[in-house]
Amino acid sequence: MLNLPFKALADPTRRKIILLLKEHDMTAGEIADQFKMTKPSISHHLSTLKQAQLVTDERKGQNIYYSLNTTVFQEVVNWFFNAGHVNEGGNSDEEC
Amino acid sequence: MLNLPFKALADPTRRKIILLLKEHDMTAGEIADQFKMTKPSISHHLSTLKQAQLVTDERKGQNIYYSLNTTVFQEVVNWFFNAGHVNEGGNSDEEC
DNA sequence: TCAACAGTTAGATAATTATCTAAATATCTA
DNA sequence: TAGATATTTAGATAATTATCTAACTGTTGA
Repeated sequence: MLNLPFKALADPTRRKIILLLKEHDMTAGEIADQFKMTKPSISHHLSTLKQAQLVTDERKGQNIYYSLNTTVFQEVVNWFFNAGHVNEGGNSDEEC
Repeated sequence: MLNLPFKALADPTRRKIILLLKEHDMTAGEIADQFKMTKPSISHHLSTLKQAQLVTDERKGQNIYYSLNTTVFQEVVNWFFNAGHVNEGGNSDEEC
């Protein structure tokens, strides 16, 4: 279901995090440095994005690296294309 | 700003309304008939979509017809494409 | 002009969310 | 093993949101 991803994208801070992660993977600290918010607040946003499966995380030593999960990201993009003509023809999604 | 559209799309009822309007214009009543919710609740959702400029409304006699505003809808789609490579090359958006 | 119909606005309430500070957990290094 | 660093979890609070019922507004046609 796309409910969690859409809810996650509703917040501007989380959308900016997505944009940052589209550039390259980043640690939680590097991400937090881009905002005026406290680290716990950013951590909470990262947790929301993780629950929505829009990002993944991996610990490397002291740091936790976050990456964009392009699969779910793409599924959201597909919603916009499928919107209105789902179950009507052959599966002409995938790439555009 | 895309904040209102993204917030509007965070609700599943509103996303379903968008899908309905992608098919064809509908009156507020026809839209409400598709849901188990009360008319005032749907009216509130329509108002949110209108504020986000994702839909437009036009009264025709007793009915108010709602239509999808494809311009703003497309701007949201573009966010996903522009995400990560904004201001990097020539304007290679528009169609894909 | 009045009754019926279509839709919105107002006001209330319960649930969710964003943010903060303080405390906890995990890892590294001396 | 203790101290420093990176990050998350807990708990609190204020703001926002979704939904309902009741009341209101606008339009039509008898």
